[in-house]
Amino acid sequence: MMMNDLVARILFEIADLLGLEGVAFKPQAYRRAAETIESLSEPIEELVADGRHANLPGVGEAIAKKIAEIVETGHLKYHDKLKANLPIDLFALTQVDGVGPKTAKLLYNELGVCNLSDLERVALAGEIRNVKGLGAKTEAKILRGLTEIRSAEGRMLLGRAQPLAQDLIERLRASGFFERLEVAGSLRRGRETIGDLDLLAIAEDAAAAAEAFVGLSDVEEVLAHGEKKSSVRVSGGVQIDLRIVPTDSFGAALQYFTGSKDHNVSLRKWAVARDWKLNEYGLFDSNGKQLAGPEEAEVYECLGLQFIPPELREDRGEIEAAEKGRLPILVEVADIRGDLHVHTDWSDGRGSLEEMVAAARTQELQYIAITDHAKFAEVIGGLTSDKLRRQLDAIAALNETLDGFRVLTGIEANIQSDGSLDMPDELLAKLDVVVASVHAHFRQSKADMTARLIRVCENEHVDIVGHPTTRKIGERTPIEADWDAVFEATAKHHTAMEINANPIRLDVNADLVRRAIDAGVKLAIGTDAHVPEHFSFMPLAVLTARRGWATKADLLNTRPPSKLQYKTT
DNA sequence: GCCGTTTTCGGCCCGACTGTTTTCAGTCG
Repeated sequence: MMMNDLVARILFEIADLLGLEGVAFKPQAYRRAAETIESLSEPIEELVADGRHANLPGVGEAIAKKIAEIVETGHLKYHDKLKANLPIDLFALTQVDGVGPKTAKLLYNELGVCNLSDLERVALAGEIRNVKGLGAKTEAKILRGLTEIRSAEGRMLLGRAQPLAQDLIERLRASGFFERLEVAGSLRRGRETIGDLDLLAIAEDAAAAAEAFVGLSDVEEVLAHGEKKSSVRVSGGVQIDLRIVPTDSFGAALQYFTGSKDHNVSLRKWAVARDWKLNEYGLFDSNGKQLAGPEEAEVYECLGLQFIPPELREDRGEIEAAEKGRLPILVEVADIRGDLHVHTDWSDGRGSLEEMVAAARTQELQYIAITDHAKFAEVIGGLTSDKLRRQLDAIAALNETLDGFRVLTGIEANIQSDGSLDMPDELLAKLDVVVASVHAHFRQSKADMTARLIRVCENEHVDIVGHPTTRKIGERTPIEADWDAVFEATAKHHTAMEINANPIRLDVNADLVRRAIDAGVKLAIGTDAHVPEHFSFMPLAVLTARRGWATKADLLNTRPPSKLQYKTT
């Protein structure tokens, strides 16, 4: 970050913090100084170097000294002191439309929101509407604001794009002008982040259909408006492209606009090698006769290939595999029987055991593993040994009352910096499922981190390594480890690698899923649900698994509870 | 905390809008 931005950011935050404390007038002073710094065209360091910064409008003696301190040390003691009472990323949070200092403080006090990812989490989970003084409309506005910020960063999370597209499609279908309407693009391929939304349609009255599209209530800007292609920006800054194609070309167009670009290039070369031509209107022979076009599956069939699921279309060997008939039969959401990573209000979750079970059952699951945080996270209510024992009794009692559903016992233990866990072995031995996760000491050396993870895999009690890379998309980079070495240990000791379904995590990602499978490692999906609504994340992890070429057999979750035992010692 | 002078202290923007609540609080411009 440029120093100017850092100085401005700190001054803005001071203004907000003082405002929250009810201090009069000072906030405006800090804000004015911040705005001055923000709009400078010269590096603030140069101004500080010869003292000119003290002459800037809005900068007096006190603020000039503070600016110098920031430039020299990178931070400001006065700012740190003010922040002690409200340790949140106030600057980032107040960038969200509809969130000011008061709302940020309220969300921190009521829901523990510290940063943008927390905000997105509670907004997606529907928790904001329940805060006194806020409501459903505020929650929706915050979600729009977050989308805007994410889109300003270029891409939005898959977990945001999906419902957005779904809603859009439902509204367009309701217009009655669309005979067919499908999502294409990276969303159809299940990429973890999405740029623009691509929609593909058949409409007899294309003009009317396009009219309905650009006339959608949330359209803020019409970028293009024609009978074949229209493009809009909806509230939140997300760009939506709609292409209306002839019936005879729909399949070819769906193929073409689903991509990826690399996959399409390879596929077109494949066609050219047969003296054919493939484009968005169809597959044509050398005489220009259409061989395929109305249905996407026919395009692949005519090319002599197995149908390649959209999730595999990244030019990563799928065309060669399809030629040989060796594409994997990818796991499907319907194959999933259980969730192996669930929290409750026994630790930092917000659903009771009973509520989480009820929600899981509505998602057609047959079992869930309750894996509340272990004691390291005592500040967020992590389980002590005693509390865990009480929970085991509660789960046993609950299971007595359940028919056709099983609650497995478990824990999400913390992997300490040396690879040991924060729960005694004698207790771990009693549990059905032990998830072990890194929650601190993210920045160890690659060698230390690798050793740390290998030691966990070797632990006879550990069934699953939770969110193995700890990355948070757009927010926290993954830890560094020699994953081939880790997977070797994982495979040897039958420790599963988690695919964490939280949209900001999707961890391990598709690339690592594939490498893990190649190394003979099993995977375990965990929604990491902290509220009942989080079970809806499950399909995101299934998509990630599919993008990693996973079959039903590669996932522990597809097994019945009686056959979950995978660990060997 | 800054600024402009009534030259060393008093003044510093506030109304529209939204959402939630029911008379107001918070955000935005």
